[in-house]
Amino acid sequence: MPAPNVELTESEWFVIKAVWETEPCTAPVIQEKLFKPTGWHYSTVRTLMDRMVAKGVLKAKKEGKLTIYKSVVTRAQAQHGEIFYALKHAFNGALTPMVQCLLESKDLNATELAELESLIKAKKKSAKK
Amino acid sequence: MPAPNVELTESEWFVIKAVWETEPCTAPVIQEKLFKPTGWHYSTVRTLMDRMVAKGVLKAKKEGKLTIYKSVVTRAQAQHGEIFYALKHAFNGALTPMVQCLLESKDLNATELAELESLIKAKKKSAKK
DNA sequence: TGACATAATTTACATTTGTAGAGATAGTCG
DNA sequence: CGACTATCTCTACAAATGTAAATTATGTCA
Repeated sequence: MPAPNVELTESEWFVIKAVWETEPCTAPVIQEKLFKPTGWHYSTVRTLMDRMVAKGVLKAKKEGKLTIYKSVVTRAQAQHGEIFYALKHAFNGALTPMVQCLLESKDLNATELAELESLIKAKKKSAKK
Repeated sequence: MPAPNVELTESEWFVIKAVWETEPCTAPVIQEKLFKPTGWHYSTVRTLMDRMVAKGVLKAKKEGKLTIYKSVVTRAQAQHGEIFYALKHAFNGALTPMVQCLLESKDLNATELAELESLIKAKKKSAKK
């Protein structure tokens, strides 16, 4: 199965983002990266990572005394999962209102607006075919 | 304080959506509305609702033998909470990639694309000032 | 007043999540 | 070989979440 709907907790987001940046990697390395923002100790990070392996969002391989971790879920997959969750629950699947809310939730500068516009243009083109 | 960052679980989303549709309302009414999609029994719904009162997303008032519930958090607030969560964790706060992902996650028809376009146009106009 | 129907209250229990300490191990350097 | 150090393994425990049964109270209708 190619990773179904991924759903991550806040802590898991911290971990997987660190993993994406350094994989393949060990738990101590991730712990160190996360210590500054989270203050988590080794056992905490390790527990988290092992639970994520159990859930199938990371995988682990033993190499001598070390355990090497890699992600199973890509950033895009995880992002989709998150978007899908919000879309489904908060917006009953309706995309336009979600985008609307998104636009309201941050001040956009002209550059960003232009970017969005061209995104939509591109989408239009590809849809037309 | 005007309701800080709201964060709802999946179950809570079910409940609060039903409440928005019928408030002021009682737990049995919500239970009935939710039975079809969730299969939850009265005690389940009631527990959920009382926990939501404790968290401040609903409020309850005793009226004779009945407990009447109302929402404290508006739909827009809850939507913002959800969006904010996704934006922060999955997209590190970057809006454009999030919109991009959103556009990819569903097939949009021409009408929807046009809608989005005009949303952005409107935004541009209001930003310009 | 007694039997129903409704709703409320209390209590419970398994699972998931957040967080981590304590002790075991193994590789390394003097 | 022995002391260090880096890492791992095991165990723990509280809070949050999901789910609900059992018991009690109350209003209503015959």
